[in-house]
Amino acid sequence: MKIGELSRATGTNIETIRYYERIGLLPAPDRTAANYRSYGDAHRSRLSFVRHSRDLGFTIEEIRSLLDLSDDPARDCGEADRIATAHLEQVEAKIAQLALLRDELARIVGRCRGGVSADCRVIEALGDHRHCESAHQGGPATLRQGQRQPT
Amino acid sequence: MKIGELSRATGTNIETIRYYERIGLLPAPDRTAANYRSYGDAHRSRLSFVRHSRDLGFTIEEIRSLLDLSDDPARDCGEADRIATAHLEQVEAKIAQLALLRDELARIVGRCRGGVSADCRVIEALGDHRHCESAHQGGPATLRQGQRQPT
DNA sequence: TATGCACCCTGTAGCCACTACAGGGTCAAG
DNA sequence: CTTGACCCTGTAGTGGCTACAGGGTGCATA
Repeated sequence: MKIGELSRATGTNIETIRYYERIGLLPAPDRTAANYRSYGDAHRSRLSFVRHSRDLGFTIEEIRSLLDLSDDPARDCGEADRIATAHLEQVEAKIAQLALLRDELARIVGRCRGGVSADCRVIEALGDHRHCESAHQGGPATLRQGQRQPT
Repeated sequence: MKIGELSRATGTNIETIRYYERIGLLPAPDRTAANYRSYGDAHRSRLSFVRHSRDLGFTIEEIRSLLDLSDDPARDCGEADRIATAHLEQVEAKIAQLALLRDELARIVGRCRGGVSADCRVIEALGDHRHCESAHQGGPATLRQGQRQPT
């Protein structure tokens, strides 16, 4: 199949597929006479693996390790479990951190009584960390980034 | 005060302070005879505002709007509340999304019984989305990024 | 045969919010 | 007079894509 079909089959942007090839996450496929990439089922399932892992929040480097493991069926499987477990712990830590943030934000919003900004409690609270009750630090600076849209 | 002192006073990397100046988030300060930046209290509190807002996950553009509001004490304060409320909703959405992820990951990890990777349930689950019970999509691809370290 | 259109190619630059580093200047203490 | 802490500018790198310029290919229709 050509790249457009693979893109539709896996819900992956064409540019992303070429990007994965460039960084060595997907093997370079054969080419047609017209120099078009030509993929088979092995490519499709490898890409599905990558996309699914990305959706679960694994980094490219983690996925590289996981792919190495699955490429060598004789290797010990404990490593895959360790990667996944470490990642789960990161996700849990992130949730806890965001929960602190949410509580702090909830305390801040809704304090506005519609005056002018000189009297604004929201702006005041942002300017003065001492108003805070928890150590919400290292926030989700990238909240809006890196999110794949549903396809 | 010089940039190093401002950095210590606000827990902000020196390079980050210069970056904020470059993008127009902080006003350019006066210079000493040796061309060193020289900050006053107004700079310090503006930078604290920025850092606190960043810690709460506001984007640079949101912070720009919030600073505009606080620079003009006569303006209506509702806008600040709207920005903060919208942000709170984003944080809540992110928490919900991460909770789905966590559940899915928890289902995947721990299935490993220590065999070889050919039989690995973890790798199998990553390769096949049909094993999943929820639509964990648009995951936290940037989980490890953009996080300020405590200082 | 010409033309349009969908699809493909490479290569490069941009996104966010920093962070790192090269290569230099300034200044006080020992 | 050297050491070391601090400061300066400018540029490039991070992750994981995404967008676009400028071109080629292949098939159906007028």
